[in-house]
Amino acid sequence: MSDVARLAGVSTMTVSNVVNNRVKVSEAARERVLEAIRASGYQVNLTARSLRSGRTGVIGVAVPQVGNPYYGMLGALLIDEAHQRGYEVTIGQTGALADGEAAAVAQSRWLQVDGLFLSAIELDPQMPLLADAGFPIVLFGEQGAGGRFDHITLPNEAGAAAATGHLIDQGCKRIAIVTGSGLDRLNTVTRRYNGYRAALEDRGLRPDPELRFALDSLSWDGAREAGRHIAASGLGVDGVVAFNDTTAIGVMRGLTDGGASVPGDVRVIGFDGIPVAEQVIPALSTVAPDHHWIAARALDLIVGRIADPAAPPRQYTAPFDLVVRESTA
Amino acid sequence: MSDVARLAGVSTMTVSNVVNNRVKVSEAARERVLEAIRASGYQVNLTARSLRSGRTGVIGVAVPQVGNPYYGMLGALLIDEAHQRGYEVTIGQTGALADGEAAAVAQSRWLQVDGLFLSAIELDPQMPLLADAGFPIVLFGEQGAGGRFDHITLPNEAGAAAATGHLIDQGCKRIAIVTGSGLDRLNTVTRRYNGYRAALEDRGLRPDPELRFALDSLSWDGAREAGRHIAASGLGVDGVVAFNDTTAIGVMRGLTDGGASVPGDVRVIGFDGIPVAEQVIPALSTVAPDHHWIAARALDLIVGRIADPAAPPRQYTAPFDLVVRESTA
DNA sequence: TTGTAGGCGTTATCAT
DNA sequence: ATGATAACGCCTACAA
Repeated sequence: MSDVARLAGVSTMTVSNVVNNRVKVSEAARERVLEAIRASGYQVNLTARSLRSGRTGVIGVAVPQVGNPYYGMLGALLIDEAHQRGYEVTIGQTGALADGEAAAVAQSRWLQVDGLFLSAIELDPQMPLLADAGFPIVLFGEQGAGGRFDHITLPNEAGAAAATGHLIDQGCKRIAIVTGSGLDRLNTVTRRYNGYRAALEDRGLRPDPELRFALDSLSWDGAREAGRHIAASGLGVDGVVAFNDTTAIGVMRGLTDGGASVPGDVRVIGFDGIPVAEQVIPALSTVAPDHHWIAARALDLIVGRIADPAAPPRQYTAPFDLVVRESTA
Repeated sequence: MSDVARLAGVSTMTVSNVVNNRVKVSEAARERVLEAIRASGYQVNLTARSLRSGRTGVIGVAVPQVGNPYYGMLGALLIDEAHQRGYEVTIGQTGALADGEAAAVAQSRWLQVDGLFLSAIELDPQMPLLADAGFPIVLFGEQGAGGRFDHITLPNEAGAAAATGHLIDQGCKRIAIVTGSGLDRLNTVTRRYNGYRAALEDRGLRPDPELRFALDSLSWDGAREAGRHIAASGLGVDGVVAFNDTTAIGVMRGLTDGGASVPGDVRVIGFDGIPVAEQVIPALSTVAPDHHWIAARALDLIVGRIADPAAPPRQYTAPFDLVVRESTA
């Protein structure tokens, strides 16, 4: 910058003012500065600007896995919303482990963000780390930290209940659930299971423990194996509520491997509304939370809190649609 | 930091030395500093550290769309490889437009990275912007900038030829290609088309212009529409080489919509090897480049060039596997 | 082993 | 309208 100033025969302040379109700069000076910038190939050093301003203009997005279609979709939406508000985004992976999530907050890189969207699956929200982060955090997921943070959650009970009710409406009597582990804790798995159970009981059906399949990990292979098992089990399953769309796609694949047809023998419904769900054969019915809404709300919360750190924390539950397609026809 | 120093009764340099495990610090001093850090909740300001050191420890990854399964998968792998080398990653979207890619380089945020992985689809590599970036760039895609940059490309001709050859081996005679637009330029679309055409000609088949479907955008809907059209066209198509896996999944969906069975009536093969390709019904055959190889190589190139900016640029083509599944059985 | 001085590049403030 | 000064927080170089 001082090179530019020297070249243009002005002070660095004038260069700064030109670069930032700040106060009045005479046309003559502006011209010379712009020419000097062109000639020297000067580019602002944002690191220095950040040091000076105390703000980086970057919002962090920490999700379990970038490669997961769901988080990929969400990440894309968050990037768009952030850009609209003049922020850049840096995306990190937590691996869905409490350690990873703690690390996501502690991690060097996050120390430079102006705010963080943290998809917290296992993180203990009591941990002091979160409160001491020094920047606003919006939690996404079940871990609401007792109302001490801005928080967006999915409509897990209501969504799973709607999915289960839809299967019952379609005539299913023996409805299995393929979900993750950890039903002992208050997490997404538990909430969706509770919705499933509530819908069954509402309609006079009894949840059968034999029809609950808890996968150690929500991998494609685990879901596929569960589908195969359901097809071969002789349990008389005629409907499956899957934890999410990828699980549902794996289950459909496994059912097909095992010779069961979808939806002829078994109807299947997912959760999330990832784009590929509409393309698979049969097209997957699903509970689709409004992800545009989520991304917009998340950025509103972050930007709002940057502006007013003392405002009371707010909690939201996303709206959703029940999307009926071939897999539950 | 000076707060900590005051609290511990030492100078800021001693604090710095403790934080960085630098030179010798007496046990007594170290203890007091650590205690002061704990008491004050001090955290290093990485912005200041970066300003001082001139390095940020961040590598940028610019891809067309984060929500695309292919780039999601690649992004996840790049993050892992970067972490192994002590770097953080920031991901940005270019939107696959030349403007977006130019912006990706120019964009404020990238000015703070130590290196950039740029998936360049349309970017004119001649533009001075790239050369003046001030940090190492690894190009990924067709735009190799005439050997002036480190560059990784996919095995487009060879992969598409292998896919086409496989369909011929399976007995297909009328093989369509569903691809993107822009066959006039040297890009991924053209290279894969060239591989398709070469394989046909090698085996004594004549490429039929009627069997070339060039989608304006490689969206799900466009591919699905192409599939429907192929099913209804009466062109006698018995095989489809799709530009990539998402296109292939859309085509299979459209063929099914149109009453054609896969692989019974039409065999379909994709390109990329995204995870969901294995789960769809029928499971999708595909050309799968080795993405671990790509991610590892990309980081090697970036880290290598950071260490030695003057080294001659290197070009690589990724290896691939032909993965045969149900869709071409 | 510890401390002092200075500067990385920017911009707010005050002065001219 | 423009410029001089100082400070953001850290770390290299040098001194004690």
